[in-house]
Amino acid sequence: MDIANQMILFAKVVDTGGFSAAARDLGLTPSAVSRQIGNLEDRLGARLLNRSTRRVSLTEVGKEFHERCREIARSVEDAEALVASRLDHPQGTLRISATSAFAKAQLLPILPLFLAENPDLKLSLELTDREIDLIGEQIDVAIRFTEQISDTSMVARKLASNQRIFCAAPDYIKRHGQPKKPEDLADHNCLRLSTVEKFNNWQLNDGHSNVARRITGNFETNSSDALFHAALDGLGIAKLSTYLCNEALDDGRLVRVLPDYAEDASDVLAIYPNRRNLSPNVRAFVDFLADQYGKVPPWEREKRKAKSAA
Amino acid sequence: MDIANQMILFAKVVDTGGFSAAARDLGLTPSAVSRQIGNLEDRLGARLLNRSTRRVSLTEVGKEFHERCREIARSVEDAEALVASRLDHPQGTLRISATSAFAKAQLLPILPLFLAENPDLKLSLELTDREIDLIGEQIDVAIRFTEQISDTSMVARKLASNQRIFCAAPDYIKRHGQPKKPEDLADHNCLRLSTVEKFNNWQLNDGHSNVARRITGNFETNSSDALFHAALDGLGIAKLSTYLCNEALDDGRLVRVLPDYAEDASDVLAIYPNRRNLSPNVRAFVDFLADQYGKVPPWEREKRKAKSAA
DNA sequence: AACCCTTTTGCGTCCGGCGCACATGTACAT
DNA sequence: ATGTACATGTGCGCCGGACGCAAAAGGGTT
Repeated sequence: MDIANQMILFAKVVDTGGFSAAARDLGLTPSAVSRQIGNLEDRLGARLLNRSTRRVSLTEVGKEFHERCREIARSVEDAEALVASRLDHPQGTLRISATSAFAKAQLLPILPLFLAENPDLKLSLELTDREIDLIGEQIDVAIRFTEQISDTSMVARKLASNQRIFCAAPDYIKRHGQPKKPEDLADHNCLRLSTVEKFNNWQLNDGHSNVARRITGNFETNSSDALFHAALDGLGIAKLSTYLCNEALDDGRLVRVLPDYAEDASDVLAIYPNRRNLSPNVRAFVDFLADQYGKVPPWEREKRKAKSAA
Repeated sequence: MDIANQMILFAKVVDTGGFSAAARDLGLTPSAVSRQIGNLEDRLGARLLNRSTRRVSLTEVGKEFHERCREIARSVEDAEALVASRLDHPQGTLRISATSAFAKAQLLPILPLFLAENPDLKLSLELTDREIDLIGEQIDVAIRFTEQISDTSMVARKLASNQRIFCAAPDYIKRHGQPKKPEDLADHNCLRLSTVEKFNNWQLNDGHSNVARRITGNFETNSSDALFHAALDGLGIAKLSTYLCNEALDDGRLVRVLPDYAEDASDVLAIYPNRRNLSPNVRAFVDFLADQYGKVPPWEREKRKAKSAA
């Protein structure tokens, strides 16, 4: 047994008044207690207790040592209890990372409810579209898309499906016409994402076959949110996630381009370091997101289509 | 491994910055460290560290827990060091028990030297002629005589020989005459010790044979010191230890009675609870006494006999 | 005197902590 | 790019130490 635990055992012996009493409290035999205290004394090189067969009394050094040991025992219990209290319900600060477009469109609107459900919890939200190092940046949980995941050591939980479709402002279509087939995109100003080259190789799938088109245009940005606003402002045709553009499609600020085509769905994922001993903060947050977005996320729900049909 | 030591290990891991570094410091393998931290986390039910293969970073709860663990590790080290410092040299308080007669005659005179040799030591001296329970009364070391020892669990170290002889004041002898043989004691007023009946059964040994006489008289006391003073004051014949009466014999305040007889020598002993991990305080004191009294104790030395002859 | 309960020690058993080897992944230098 | 060095994590087997049991020795209580 290590010295620290022997010290705690020693405190117990003194506080209970004997080896046998301590043994009863701890579910041990008196012999085990006797031996451990003996070992402790030998290790320290000092006698802590004077024993008669019937009584046990502290040495002078034992008395002083006991005070320390009792404090240590208390501290150990406190530290344990502190962690346990943290497990009771979400509390403290949860550091979240998300892409700015998704956060603004889908995350921020539901955070008030989450905070209301977890009154002891504070949130810290980092918005960035880069790939991030959760460990290095001390992020508890990140919301990312399938394509952004390379770290295999992380746990990824699917929150929703992410469909990417092609859109432009009505004004742009009015000026440049509506493409009829994928090849027509070559004659259009397509908006590019500067950070992920693969993103600019659009996959057009009509349910039967897949066509890839590397798109070109006179505008690029590192932010998919900026991409969305560029499309709204009529700069060109953008590939946009439905969570971002469906509302604009509903109210007519955007219209679909090549509506029979879409990219294969990817996933919106919650990423966190490890499933073992998952913190209640992360668990509550991820559960909340999965519940909110559900099998059919809000941006794909009937309400929208009804509105659209109207 | 017990939780307390896992906590210390955890503190070490955080402070060194990784499992491998901690393992190097502690002479363990990284795998052992990894497992113990994993066990700790499982036991607590919370993740303390987020690991990538290359970096390790604290969880929020881990950070708070770490602060506690570091304090605990420090406390454990401090407590250990405290005991070690006590072993370095005698210090603190040494509780001594002695019989009052011996203490006044032989112990108090040499204590100043002992205290001078051990400047960090304080003494607490209990004077009593009773048998005592060292454990129950928190006595570190007791000075007793062979006859007073019954507890076999104690360690007894011989300090000197204790010779008991028979004495009276010259005035008493003048009034009652000098006994010539042991039987004459029956006609004398012999001073009795009220506490130890055996003491009043005098053993008279002339080197050839032993005669036992149960003595009687009109005075008894529970203190051998009072016995000594009673003899000085001419109350009767007392059986006195040489350490107590030799000085009075030298200067003529007492004279020996039946000088060819004495009781068989017993021992002056230092009694202390246990030899294993003996405290430096007790060790220093007992060594000091043994050195001071030596093979021939001061009260038996030539100086006295020379003086006596003069 | 009988009985119970104390501490301690020897002995046998068994569990757990360790090192080793290897897998996996990362940072850095060439 | 590729290699090197080092990080954490896991499976495996071994060994030491911690435990319980039993018995000894002693003291308090009825």
